Amino acid sequence: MQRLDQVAGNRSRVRKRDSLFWPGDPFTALYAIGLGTFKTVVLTEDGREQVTGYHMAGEIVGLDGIGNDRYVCQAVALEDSEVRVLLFDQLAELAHHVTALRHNLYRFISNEICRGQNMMLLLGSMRAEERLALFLLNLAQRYQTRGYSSCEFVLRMTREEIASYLGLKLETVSRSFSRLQGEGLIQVQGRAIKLLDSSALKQLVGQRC
Amino acid sequence: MQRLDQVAGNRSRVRKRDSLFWPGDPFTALYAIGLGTFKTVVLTEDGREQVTGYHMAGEIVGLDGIGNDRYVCQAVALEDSEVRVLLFDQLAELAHHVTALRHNLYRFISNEICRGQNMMLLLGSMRAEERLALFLLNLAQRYQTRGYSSCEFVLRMTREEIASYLGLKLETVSRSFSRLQGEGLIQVQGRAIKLLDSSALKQLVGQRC
DNA sequence: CGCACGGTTGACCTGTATCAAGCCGGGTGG
DNA sequence: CCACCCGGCTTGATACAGGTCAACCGTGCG
Repeated sequence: MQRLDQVAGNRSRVRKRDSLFWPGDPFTALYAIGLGTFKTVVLTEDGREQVTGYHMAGEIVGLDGIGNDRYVCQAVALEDSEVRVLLFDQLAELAHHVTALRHNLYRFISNEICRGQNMMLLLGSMRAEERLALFLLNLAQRYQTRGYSSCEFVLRMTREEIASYLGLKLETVSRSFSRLQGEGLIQVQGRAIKLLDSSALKQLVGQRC
Repeated sequence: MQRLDQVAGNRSRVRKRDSLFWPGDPFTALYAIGLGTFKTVVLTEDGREQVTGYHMAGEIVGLDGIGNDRYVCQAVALEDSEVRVLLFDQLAELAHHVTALRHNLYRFISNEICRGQNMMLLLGSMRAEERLALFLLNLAQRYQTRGYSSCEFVLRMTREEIASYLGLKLETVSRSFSRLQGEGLIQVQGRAIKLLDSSALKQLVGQRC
């Protein structure tokens, strides 16, 4: 696995608001996020955008490009970040010789499919508060696996981006935050979030979900 | 590519309403649909279901299982169908030696990601009629690439399944069908659909999408 | 034949969108 | 250093798409 460094190249810095790639760009590489957070968005014909992913350190973006030789979404840094560029040809070649890497590659790609299915579930059948609760719980879990606090974190997205991600409007997101806070389930201070009652949040999600 | 038959085993029949796999089943195989159609659904804790895919001959289901060693969704035959069972271990082994197959495997998995992103776009930002129009256009295109009529086909899902797939309720789907028919864009006779004005449908989708 | 299931349609309700006003905090320029 | 401005956020009032409930229809099957 250390041979990953061969293909990994150096860490490369990405400034806030900069993009790793744009829809239509020829697919050449995956990007392993070393530091920071990214959103992925797909653009509609009339210029609106739908946020399809919120990615943090340790995750990989660009997987959607493999199938088409072009990226279909855009990956935008939500803060100053660092990524490793994994040139796909080299990565695939290395994966060809290293079993563990090969399995992991399959795994990463497939997990992205599961993530998509979960988002479909969220977007297709949950109400606003439930979507937000699930979003927060999901973040909490991902922070936890990274060794950070699972009940206190800072969002890197604006209300509008969260809204797009959750298939809502920003006012609805704002209201949902307020309502969850009013019910004592979370504490909100701008983008700083504290989960006060995770089990109640889970129950909220479990009900209709 | 003919060697695919080695791993493909025989065509196996699946009766309408039967499932290829259930959520939680250990992942062993992909299924190449030879004949018929399948829906994939994810089940919610309280027993409700969200349709996440509508798959037809020539497509592959089960890709979501690779990452977890378990299937996360359920694949249900919507009519009597035939599939080829592709045992994944064997398939991966063969892909290891056959470049073209390897590329195709990556491609299939990755395309599933794109499909997910498009569904997120649909579920997150389109109104009922637009969702239905896009759904029909998508079907038309897939029938066309298979050599069937692109403007006349029979749906294999109930209104309720379509509704779940599109994040709506069955009554809304029914009304949307009626409205599109009233506007002269399609002709509906139960599950038999005729597209009368594809370009208008595309325009409808393009507007808000 | 008649039942059951899928589909359509109508009336009404509600959750979310839309429109609008105002707040807050941080960065900039006078 | 302060005033101002601007982007992000909250909150209220109202509109509307889609959900809900209910009645009815058609058809295919036991």
